[in-house]
Amino acid sequence: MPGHPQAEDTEPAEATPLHVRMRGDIVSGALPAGSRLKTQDLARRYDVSINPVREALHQLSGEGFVILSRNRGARVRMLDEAFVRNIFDIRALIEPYLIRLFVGHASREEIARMVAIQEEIEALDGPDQVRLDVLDDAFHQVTYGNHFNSEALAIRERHGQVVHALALRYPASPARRRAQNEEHRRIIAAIAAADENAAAAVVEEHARGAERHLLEQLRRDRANG
Amino acid sequence: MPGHPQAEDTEPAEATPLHVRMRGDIVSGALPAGSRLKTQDLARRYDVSINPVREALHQLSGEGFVILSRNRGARVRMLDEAFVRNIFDIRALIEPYLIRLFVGHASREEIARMVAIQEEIEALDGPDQVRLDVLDDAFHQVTYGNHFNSEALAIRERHGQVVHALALRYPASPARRRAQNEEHRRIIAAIAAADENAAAAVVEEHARGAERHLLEQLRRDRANG
DNA sequence: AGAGTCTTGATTATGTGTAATCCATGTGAG
DNA sequence: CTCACATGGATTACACATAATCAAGACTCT
Repeated sequence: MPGHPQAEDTEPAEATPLHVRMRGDIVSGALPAGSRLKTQDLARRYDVSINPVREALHQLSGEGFVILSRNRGARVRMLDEAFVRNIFDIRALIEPYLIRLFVGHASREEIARMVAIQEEIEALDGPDQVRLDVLDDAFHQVTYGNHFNSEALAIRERHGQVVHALALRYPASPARRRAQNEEHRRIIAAIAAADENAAAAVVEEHARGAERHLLEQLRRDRANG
Repeated sequence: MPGHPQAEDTEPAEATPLHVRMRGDIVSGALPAGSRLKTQDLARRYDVSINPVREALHQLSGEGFVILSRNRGARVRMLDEAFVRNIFDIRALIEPYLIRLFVGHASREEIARMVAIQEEIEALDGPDQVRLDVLDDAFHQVTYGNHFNSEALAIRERHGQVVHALALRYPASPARRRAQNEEHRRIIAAIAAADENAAAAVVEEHARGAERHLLEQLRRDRANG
């Protein structure tokens, strides 16, 4: 008799842990920043019991996405300008650090892969922000993915999710796209030239550029309402 | 009739959340690194039910002190040399960043406070590692405590707990103590001179020195068993 | 009357206990 | 060595008890 169940691809949602789904809803704005998170509402929303909800809330509290106050429940972490500035300040420290290891260790194949990804990015002219994010992730994954410092990678990953969600809400302008492409090209050039300092400088500039863009959009959004 | 209960100071332990107690036991080594964390054992140990234990485990998982694997339970995060190197690499990035804001904003009173704390540190000649840690914390609290970047502060705080626990297990040697004092003096001097770059450099060196010391002790410990 | 304080009730978080199910691992038969 | 099975423990669900918080109304004193 067939022991392996195959009717599961109809419900692959069960595979992703609850706190991951909730985190997605937080960064996507489905659970608005600052809003109250009541266990029973969430239990209904995700069709689970309140026990898993409580555990997910504690997990997200540890990760910093949720603020727990004793006997007063949970609220979604505020994603305001100050928060964006904070995480980009940290990105601007960590990304140059991460790339320094890659420079000098980069193989021909890896550099070729970066070039290929970058060409695909530049070939995209439509407003497919999701595809752009995937490619951008792949690009940086080549440079950071093999770094030994899993702590730093975890921090960058956490912050990256927030940045991703904001990028979805505020797509890059054509001007920003051009700047991004130029920065990517300069990153590749610095790596090919095995110039650590140049690579670190460009990567920092890359992060600062993204920060500037997002802050402008946030401010405009706040001004309009 | 007296409606206000007054027998509460006998049990103030309830005030500290479970995950804080567990975190303390993890960093102090009472719950050894890498060891299995069974919910029922922990429930007995802390005299609570399984639910709070699970919530604490999820919180600590989010903070990175505990590794959860689905249906396989929880283990204490390994505190090996690689981990120490990782977190000190991050400290060496964050601490210079944090202090740069303080330089130039430091008031006379704050500098005087740093000097006073440092004098107290140098007056300590006994092996009172706990007192030393408290004073060292106070010293750096003056410089970092008011920084706007609460994210960076949270990261430093988390890592600081691990460092603290290791420092308890491996007290600073007299040579290291002397180096620490000299570094503190140089930090004060750089701040008094409003020299951002110098302060950042010394702080980074300070972190690297602590890292070197701990790594040596860890290696010696591992060699002996 | 008006300002401040107290009581009360609804809501929700927090903790305990129990049961059912699922999964990973170890064991033993073949 | 391989596979079925047994078992320990995690995971989820549910029911209930306690306790903290908040808001609205009642009450008191000036």
